[in-house]
Amino acid sequence: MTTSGVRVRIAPSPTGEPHVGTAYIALFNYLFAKKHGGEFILRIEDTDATRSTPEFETKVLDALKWCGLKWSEGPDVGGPYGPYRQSDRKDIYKPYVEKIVDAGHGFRCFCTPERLEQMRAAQRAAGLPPKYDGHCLNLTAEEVSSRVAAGEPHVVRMKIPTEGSCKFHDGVYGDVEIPWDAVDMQVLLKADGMPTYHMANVVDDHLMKITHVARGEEWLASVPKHILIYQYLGWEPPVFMHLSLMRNADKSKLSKRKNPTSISYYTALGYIPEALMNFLGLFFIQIAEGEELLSMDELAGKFDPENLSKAGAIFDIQKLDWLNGRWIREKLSEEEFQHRVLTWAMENNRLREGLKLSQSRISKLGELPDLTGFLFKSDLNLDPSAFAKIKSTPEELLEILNAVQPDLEKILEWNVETIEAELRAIADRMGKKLKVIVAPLFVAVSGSSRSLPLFDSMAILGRSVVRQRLKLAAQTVATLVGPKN
RNA sequence: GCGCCCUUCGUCUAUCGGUUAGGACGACAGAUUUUCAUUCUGUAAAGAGGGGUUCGACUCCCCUAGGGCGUGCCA
Repeated sequence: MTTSGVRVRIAPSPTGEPHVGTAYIALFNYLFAKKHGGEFILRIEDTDATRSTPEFETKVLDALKWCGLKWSEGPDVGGPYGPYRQSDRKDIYKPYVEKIVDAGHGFRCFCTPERLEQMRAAQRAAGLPPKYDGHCLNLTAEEVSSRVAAGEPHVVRMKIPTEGSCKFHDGVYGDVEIPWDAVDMQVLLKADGMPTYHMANVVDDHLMKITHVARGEEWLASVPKHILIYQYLGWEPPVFMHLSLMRNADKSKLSKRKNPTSISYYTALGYIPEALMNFLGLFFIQIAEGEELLSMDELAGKFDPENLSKAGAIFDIQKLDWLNGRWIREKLSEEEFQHRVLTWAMENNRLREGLKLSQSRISKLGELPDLTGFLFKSDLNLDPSAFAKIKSTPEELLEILNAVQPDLEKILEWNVETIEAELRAIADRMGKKLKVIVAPLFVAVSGSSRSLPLFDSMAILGRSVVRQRLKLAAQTVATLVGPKN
């Protein structure tokens, strides 16, 4: 039962590996709800039909559950304002889009993606900000209806005031003013009939009675569009709070290319969820002095959304390591610790799979730690000499390692078959034998050339761990290439 | 390019006009521990630069520099 009426949500898109940034925003909302005695709900934003998959949706839900963030309404648990998956709400949005068009606040646009691309290129070349040029703004009603009747693909765009500015209050940024001139005539309904994020987000937040929208700072510039949609529909906007994003060591937005960002990576390495949440929660609390080891309840108690830093904080893995160590040492009972270790060892069924692959290659059980250890290690401590046994030159090894990394990102479903197919394709493309491609990967992934079958190992380890190991291997091999020249 | 935003030790931060600029992670040194880890003690380490305002600026204002985000029929 809600006593405060506060309702917040996390609205992830199932378009990739569950991201620590999602957990970070989710935690803020969760703590906000907890502090105010409100509801925390989960909504899947899968309006991008080309990139969203059910597999990623499952992974996102599992990852957030692992974090210890429980929602009272969501696609898996239902609730009074469902469905909680936007693709299942497709028909809900259309009447609202029509309402906006009928009221003259929106218009149908028949411009092709090619034309828009040319238009933007020309604007950029002229030093102007890329903006829709209003090409379809004043089509006659007759022309519109005949083109629609002819089945011509089109989108619906929203109209934007031509002068003045949009003023609003943000819980983090304070009073914000953005000139309408800087706001584009946003597409509301895509040609495939799906709403864009902006449209779906506003409609759903209203229908689901969301009172506070806390999301990443990348949305701040879109607020005028959202406020306008609320106005066009005659609705009251929620309170907005835009959170600064976590950064890579070089201050850029946290990205998997530069840092492990998948929650599954931290799970695989043996970070415990309490420590991860503790670490992320510290960004929402200003601690001058005193204890930093905090449980979820303690975080909620100290939660201070009024005094957030607007500067993005760097994801400091060393502090996470320290917190994780303290959680393991100080907060887990002996029984709980053992239970966690056993659960962790079975993560992705890795122990069972590892044993299955080992049985045919050992003469004594005592060989198992060396043979399967790499499936569990958080750090391989790769030595450059490990690559010495491979016939290829360091330059070739580096070329292979660098060629493989981006291609593994293209694999949709990560399993033994798809990994093998992709690696064979890479070998073909590079004009090398599979064997040559695979040799450095064995070392990169397992730390040794004597190892379990590569494709299976990669499948067990998971994409996020493999990504990081390949990156580190490339760095290691690069030290062999560099100094020689 | 344009719009908005940010800037205190390497990192996360405290300070809300007057402090020896405090704490935490990390680093380094020492003590404890058969080793290691833990634990304890200590050391080094910061107001981007330049102008103002003021008796007095990390704190208020302006400029510069550096950085971030946005600028999609992606979210």
